[in-house]
Amino acid sequence: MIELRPLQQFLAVAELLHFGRAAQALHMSQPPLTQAVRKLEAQLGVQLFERSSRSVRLTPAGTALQALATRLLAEAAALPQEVRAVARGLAGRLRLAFVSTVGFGGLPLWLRSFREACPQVSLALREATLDVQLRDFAAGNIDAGFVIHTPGDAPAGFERLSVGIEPLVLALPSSDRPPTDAQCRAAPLVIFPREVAPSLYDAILTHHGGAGQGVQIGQEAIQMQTIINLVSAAIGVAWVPASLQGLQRAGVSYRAMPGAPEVETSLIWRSDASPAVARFVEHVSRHA
Amino acid sequence: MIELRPLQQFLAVAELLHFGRAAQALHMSQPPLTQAVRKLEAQLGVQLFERSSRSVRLTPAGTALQALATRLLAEAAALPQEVRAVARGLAGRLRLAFVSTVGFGGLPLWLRSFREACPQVSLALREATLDVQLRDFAAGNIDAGFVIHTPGDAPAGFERLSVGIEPLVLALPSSDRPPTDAQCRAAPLVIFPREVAPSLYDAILTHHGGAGQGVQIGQEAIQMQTIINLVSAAIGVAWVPASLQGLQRAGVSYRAMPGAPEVETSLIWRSDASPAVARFVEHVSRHA
DNA sequence: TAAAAATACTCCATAGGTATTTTAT
DNA sequence: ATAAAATACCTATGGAGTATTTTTA
Repeated sequence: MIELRPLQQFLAVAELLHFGRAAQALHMSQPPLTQAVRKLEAQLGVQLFERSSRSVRLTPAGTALQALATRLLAEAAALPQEVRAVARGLAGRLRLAFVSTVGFGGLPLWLRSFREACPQVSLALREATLDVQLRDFAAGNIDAGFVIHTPGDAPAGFERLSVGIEPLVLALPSSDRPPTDAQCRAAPLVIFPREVAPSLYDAILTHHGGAGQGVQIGQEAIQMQTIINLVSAAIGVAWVPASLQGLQRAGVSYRAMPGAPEVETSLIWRSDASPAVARFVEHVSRHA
Repeated sequence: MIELRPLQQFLAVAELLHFGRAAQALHMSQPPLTQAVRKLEAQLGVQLFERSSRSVRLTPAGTALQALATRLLAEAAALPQEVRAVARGLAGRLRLAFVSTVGFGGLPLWLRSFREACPQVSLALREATLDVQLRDFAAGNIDAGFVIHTPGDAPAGFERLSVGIEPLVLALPSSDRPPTDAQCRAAPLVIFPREVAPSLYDAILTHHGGAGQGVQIGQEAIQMQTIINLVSAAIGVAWVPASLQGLQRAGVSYRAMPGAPEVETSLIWRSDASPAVARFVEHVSRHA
């Protein structure tokens, strides 16, 4: 294996074309430099310089090595910085999942400012429901995820940063005569499948149906946009986070309901996550 | 400066995640390997492994270094082969000039077979007259050149490989009544400027005009193609190498003239040329 | 408690230094 | 004649070995 030091020494001679001055530049004496270059030539089985006591010139092979070694040494010199950047979370990879609701909240802004702060971190985004995220964490496919859950019932086994608690509001089809609260509660419900987030699902049904009353499910859907579309088609009503009111849709109006359940949005990650994750968490905690 | 050996040792541990087995793979004992990795970590200022007596795992920085070091070592390992290839003339750069006539001779075939034989040699071609080539050699812009000259009068100060001697033939405008040889000799001459190749120019004029007779210059031109075009326009006659007869052109016929001067085509190069040049010379000498 | 990493020390290969000789202009 | 590379020989740093201890699953 050719080492880097001999290449560095060779480059000094190749540049100055003078063993004595090259040795000076390398802060060493001339004889060991001569030896090192000769040893390098022996290792390569190739003459690198045409020497006489009056002139030193590069052979074609020497010219080729000069180009190759310069590149190699530049890469080697950059390596520690890159590794340190990864260790400090300023470079690397961050695979981030998020539930669709946060896409309507602060996520776009946080991502934008994070990319500015850490441009060397490559971000891989993936919209996924809570259940899918949990599987992705288990499979090691994602590094962090924004999830939504009932307050105080965050997924277990994760580090967590809460980014806000908000009430659910009722999304209902627009109509000439606004229905009463009771009518709203009696309407069919548009909701995500229970397995996506059981505790949140149960909390909504409990509240919507009152104390154990039968609740009619109008349609199940996963994407927030789809749920709102179904409401606009008067298939039923839906409980959505208050921040969703930013999503205006013809034929849909929102109504805050007294005593409505609250939901919490959290960023979760494994405790053994990479420094890039820690950077991102810290970034979100400052901007949320 | 990070050296390559510690990186290699690190990679072994990173792959096997076991200091003892990695040491075995490296044909060394475990303690110095542990030391080397710790020293590397100290140099980088970064922890590369999470160690316990039961498990060794890569940190994110370690994962990053694994990728970087793998690439760096692969390049370092390839370096000797590349340098040796350049030294043997199997790789490198070859800047080749040629006078336009050889473009109609063997050059295309030689180039094609040379590219097959030495695909790693990057060929830079340049059509140039003898005088331009001599300046390019002096300026270090070309490595070898095909030139045409009177036999025994090759450019001085070069290594040389003759690739053939041939007579000049007369290119003349086609006509119903073929002119006599004497008429041909009396016709205006289409020829290159004298400074392009003085000795060849003088030889042509001496022969064409006979013993010091006045010779009329119809037009000067440099490119062979242009000279033939001028002949076809009946501006005059031209002496061209016999091999040029391969270039058929409406309105132009060729006539071998007894006692016509001969020209020699040679490949010339500096005696300190690169191995790639030597390869090329050797290739041409076998195929010419 | 047992497997594996860390520590303590010893040794030697080799990078580097000094003094000198050889060589080519 | 002289500048510069090569040679000869010496020194010492640090990479690698052996023996042992510490750690944790």
